[in-house]
Amino acid sequence: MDGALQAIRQHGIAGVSARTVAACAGVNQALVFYHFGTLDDLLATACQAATVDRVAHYRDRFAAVRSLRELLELGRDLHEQERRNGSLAVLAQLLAGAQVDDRLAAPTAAALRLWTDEIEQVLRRVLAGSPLAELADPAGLARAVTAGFIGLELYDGIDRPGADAALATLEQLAVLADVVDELGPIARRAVRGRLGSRRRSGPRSR
Amino acid sequence: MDGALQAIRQHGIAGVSARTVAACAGVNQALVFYHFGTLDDLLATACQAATVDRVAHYRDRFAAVRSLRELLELGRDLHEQERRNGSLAVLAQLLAGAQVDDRLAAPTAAALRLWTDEIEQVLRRVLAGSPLAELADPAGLARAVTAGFIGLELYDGIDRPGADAALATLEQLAVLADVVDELGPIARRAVRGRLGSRRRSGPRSR
DNA sequence: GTCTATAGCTGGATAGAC
DNA sequence: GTCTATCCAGCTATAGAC
Repeated sequence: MDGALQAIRQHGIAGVSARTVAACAGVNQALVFYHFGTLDDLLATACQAATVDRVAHYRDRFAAVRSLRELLELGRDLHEQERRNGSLAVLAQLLAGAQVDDRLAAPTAAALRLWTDEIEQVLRRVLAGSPLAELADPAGLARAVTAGFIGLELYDGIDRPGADAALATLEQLAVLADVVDELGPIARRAVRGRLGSRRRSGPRSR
Repeated sequence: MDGALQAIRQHGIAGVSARTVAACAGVNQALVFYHFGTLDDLLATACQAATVDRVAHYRDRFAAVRSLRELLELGRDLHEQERRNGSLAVLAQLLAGAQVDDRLAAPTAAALRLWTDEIEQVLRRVLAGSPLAELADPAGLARAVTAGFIGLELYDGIDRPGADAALATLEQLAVLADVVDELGPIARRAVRGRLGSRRRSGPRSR
């Protein structure tokens, strides 16, 4: 399974094969089929196991978060670590493959679900009582953050300075959210007042 | 070239081949090599031409934008249209392939550059004089938006309701930016005052 | 469990007929 | 310019030796 993850990182979803995986693992190609049946099943199993492991790695830190500010700090650390250890690259490649391959779609969705569920839970706790609760649905925001991390990871692969600039800008904008968060009831009234004239009426049809 | 784009959408970067492209175009496989030399060269040429075309399609509307609010509205329309016509899917797949394939990296970066340059230019104009200019670097924000669109596109492929929720939340948060934008000098002083105690000192090392 | 060997297929790329 | 035919590499998957 480690070989599978390394092969995805090294060759991308387009270049992954039983042979490249076996080469990364230092074993024979036939073992992929003996142990996992098909290549897709191996990728699915490896992805699931790796994600369960990574999410568990942060569970205590997620639980300790008490404010939006602390969550933003944890988010920055998490992004940095998961980018460095290649987990984000693996998820991005699997997600690209999942667009078209039904056998990859379900396990990839399940893996991302592990992340979004965790983030959503913390957001729900942290946003309770904040004026931002008027604006940000925890479920939607958790998914937006996950999608954003993956988009940034892919962008980083072709333009690292640009990705750094993008990340720096997002951190600056997060300051804005933090400010509003800590303003409390005053900001809540201001936000609510402004929303009447500006807010779009619910999710748009597609 | 249309066949190449359709093949990417239909089979993903992992499933694209001279044969699948030729099948989509209704011609013989050997023509790919006669006209473009290699498959990668065809993908690069098709991506470049398609992106130039799509960006040109919005040039007048970008130029007409006079406020952040108008830009947000145009952004929503653009996202909706480019998602529907499959341009975003093509860019996402090429970007995934570009992580690992050097022959795809340069043309993909060039294509995204066409988008980010356009967006950055409008942002620079629209943010001038806004309190948000203290927070958001136009170049970084343009890249963050582009990366975000691609991340959302990929997420959409495995969880459409989740992607809709994410998009709805981002639109709600954009309202916050719009509010700050229109508050003008008052918000500028508030933001500037808060930044001193909160802002991180520049981009972080990696 | 791990290997070799192999069947059967799809891939990129070229040669040459038309 | 477009096709057929073909080469050879790499692919999934299985059979069978060890």
